[in-house]
Amino acid sequence: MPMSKVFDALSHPIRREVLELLKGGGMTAGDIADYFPVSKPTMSGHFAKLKEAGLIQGENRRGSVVYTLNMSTLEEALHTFMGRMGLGRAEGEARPGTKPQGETQ
Amino acid sequence: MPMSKVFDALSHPIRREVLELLKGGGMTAGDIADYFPVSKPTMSGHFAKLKEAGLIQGENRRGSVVYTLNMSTLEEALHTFMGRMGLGRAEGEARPGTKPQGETQ
DNA sequence: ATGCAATTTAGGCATTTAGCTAAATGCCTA
DNA sequence: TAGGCATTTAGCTAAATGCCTAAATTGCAT
Repeated sequence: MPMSKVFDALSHPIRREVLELLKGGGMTAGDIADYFPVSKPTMSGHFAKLKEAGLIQGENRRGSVVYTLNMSTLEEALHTFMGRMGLGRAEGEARPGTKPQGETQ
Repeated sequence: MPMSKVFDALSHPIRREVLELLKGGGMTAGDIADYFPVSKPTMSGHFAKLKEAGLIQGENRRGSVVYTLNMSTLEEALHTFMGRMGLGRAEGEARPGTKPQGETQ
């Protein structure tokens, strides 16, 4: 439900890339951090924001933390917002108020 | 292409509501501002961020500024990101790298 | 040229962000 | 229990955000 936090989390390219990386399955904080040219503490801050938005979760695993993607939070935020904007993912959905809107200038 | 700026613009509820309001057609800055419980200068700052992200544009019209939605920027950013995340809007679209995600341990 | 209405800019304040280094904590293994 | 690796917390700086009031701008009409 924290749509603002989700979009805020998505507003940084490193955090978006982390999500893409996690599509392939869980990864440790260290392995993720090695992909990016910033310090590990900085990455830890990015993980915290992603976690706060509900987009990832961390699990302690033998001295490491394995982060995994929470795709449902992402889907829900995106679909809710797109629904409000009339950007449904179906094809012929003529919605009220969706005038083709002639370009200004 | 400024995907970070688009998501950043979407991270504030007032800015998202402005976009929804503009679905119905262009509106003047003043008319939009009247919908929200913040000062007009604050709203002007929100308009500036939306404009910077390419989500709206303003046109001078008889002493007022009429803002209109730029839906294509929104669609492009959202669809590009969803594509990268494997959140295609069709149902059977097996894209490369879009493993159904069974392998999370 | 004056004035009015609409909008933006300027300046200020409190909070947050993104980055860093250095230090602390956790958790295995020997 | 001591060492060592992995991760986070602490503490800092510089810059950005979100909000405000007051002032400047712009455009149209007297």
